[in-house]
Amino acid sequence: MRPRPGKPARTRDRAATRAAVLAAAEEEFARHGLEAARTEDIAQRSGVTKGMIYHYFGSKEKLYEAALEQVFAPLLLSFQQFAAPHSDPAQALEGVVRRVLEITSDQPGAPAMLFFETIQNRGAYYEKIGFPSLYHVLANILERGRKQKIFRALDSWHTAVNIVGVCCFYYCAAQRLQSVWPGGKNPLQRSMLKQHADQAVSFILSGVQAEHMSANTSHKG
Amino acid sequence: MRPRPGKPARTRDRAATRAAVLAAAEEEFARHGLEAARTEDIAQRSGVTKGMIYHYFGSKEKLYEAALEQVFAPLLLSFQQFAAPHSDPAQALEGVVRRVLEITSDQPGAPAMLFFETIQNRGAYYEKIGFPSLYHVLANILERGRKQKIFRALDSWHTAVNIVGVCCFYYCAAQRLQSVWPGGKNPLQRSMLKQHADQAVSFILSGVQAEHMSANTSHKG
DNA sequence: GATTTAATTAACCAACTGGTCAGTTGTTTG
DNA sequence: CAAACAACTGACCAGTTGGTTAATTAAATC
Repeated sequence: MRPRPGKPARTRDRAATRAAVLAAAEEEFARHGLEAARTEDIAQRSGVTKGMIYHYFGSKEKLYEAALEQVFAPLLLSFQQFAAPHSDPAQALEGVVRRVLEITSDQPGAPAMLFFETIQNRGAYYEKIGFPSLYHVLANILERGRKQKIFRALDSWHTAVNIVGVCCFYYCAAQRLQSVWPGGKNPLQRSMLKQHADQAVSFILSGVQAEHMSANTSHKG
Repeated sequence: MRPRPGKPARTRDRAATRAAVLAAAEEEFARHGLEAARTEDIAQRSGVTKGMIYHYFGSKEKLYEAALEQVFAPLLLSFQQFAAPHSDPAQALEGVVRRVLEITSDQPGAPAMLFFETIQNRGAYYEKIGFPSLYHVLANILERGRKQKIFRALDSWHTAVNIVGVCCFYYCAAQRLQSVWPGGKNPLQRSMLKQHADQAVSFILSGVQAEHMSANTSHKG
């Protein structure tokens, strides 16, 4: 005879509750990673009891997987269209980067989750979320551009990693950037994100393009 | 009358034990962050008992602080010399980047610790370890280069962040890169680190330099 | 070589954490 | 409207975790 009456109990809505838990999980996992995130905190943040997590997801780890998948699904879907082997490499590169940054703007926790997954969890779900495909798409574009002499003679794989680094780091550092930068603007506000995208695209394209080619694309300083 | 005899007890050496604990802490914190790192694991890795941690450092958090300081001290020391206001911006930029990557080669856990500190711990020790100074040094160099028309018209602060991203991301992603790259070389082996440094310098300098200037420096593709 | 000092250990503890479950109650169905 | 269903809760549990402490003993001191 353990449990008694119980509170009014929020409106019963399977989909809504599941979504609330998942959203809360996303935030907590992005902030603390799988190991350090607390199920109780996730429950409180989503406004339900801990039991719901296990009712809907079975375990902390399964919830983590679900959160990962939800966050990275939109990214994965969009990679493919930039892999077209006959597109202009510079345009394709700008396209991927802008798309990645665009999607990340709506999921600012994604880079942090990627970091946690790589460092802390040793990439157990790395293939599962299909992230390697981003490297492959980038490396292919770079390789094609290099052969066409549009891009400089950089190593495609190293450069692909460097590009992903530029795309991810800003969001991870954002929390602290505000106190370092002059002006004190919030790095995650819309105007700053827009500026970051333009700056990143310009930096990346100039970084890879051959000198006589650098006036070719649309990126603005 | 709780404790009994006790094992032979390793050779008693204050400095050596302290150092062993600190080294183990560095690895564990770099892999799991402050929250998820376990004191028992740190103790086992350093070959002593958990009590030693509290004997020498007082608490998990103080140990974390000590580990942070030890890792970032060499970086901080070397920033200043590149801040000279009359040096050539391109050379200064290459100098800072190479120095940062050089030091990081010896402390591969540094980027991961920085990441954990920023994301998980919300940068409580961010100012303490003096990391903002790296951004300031970079931004100053970029600003000078821009005014001298050696660098393109990029925003210095955004670009400083992007440069730090390039310097850090490789080390954080290294664990998983091996299975993604063709050839399967260990990204942390000496030759790869050397290559990464060259690639990063080339990418970064081309990313910021004005077009007619890009043959000016020593970076190699 | 006896005394003092402090490095080291094993056992211990209170608080916490992932996970379970009996029971409650809003909702749906026949 | 009664019965079946399932969303939801709160108490509970076993294992873990940061931290403490009395006892032990290798060295330093005299």
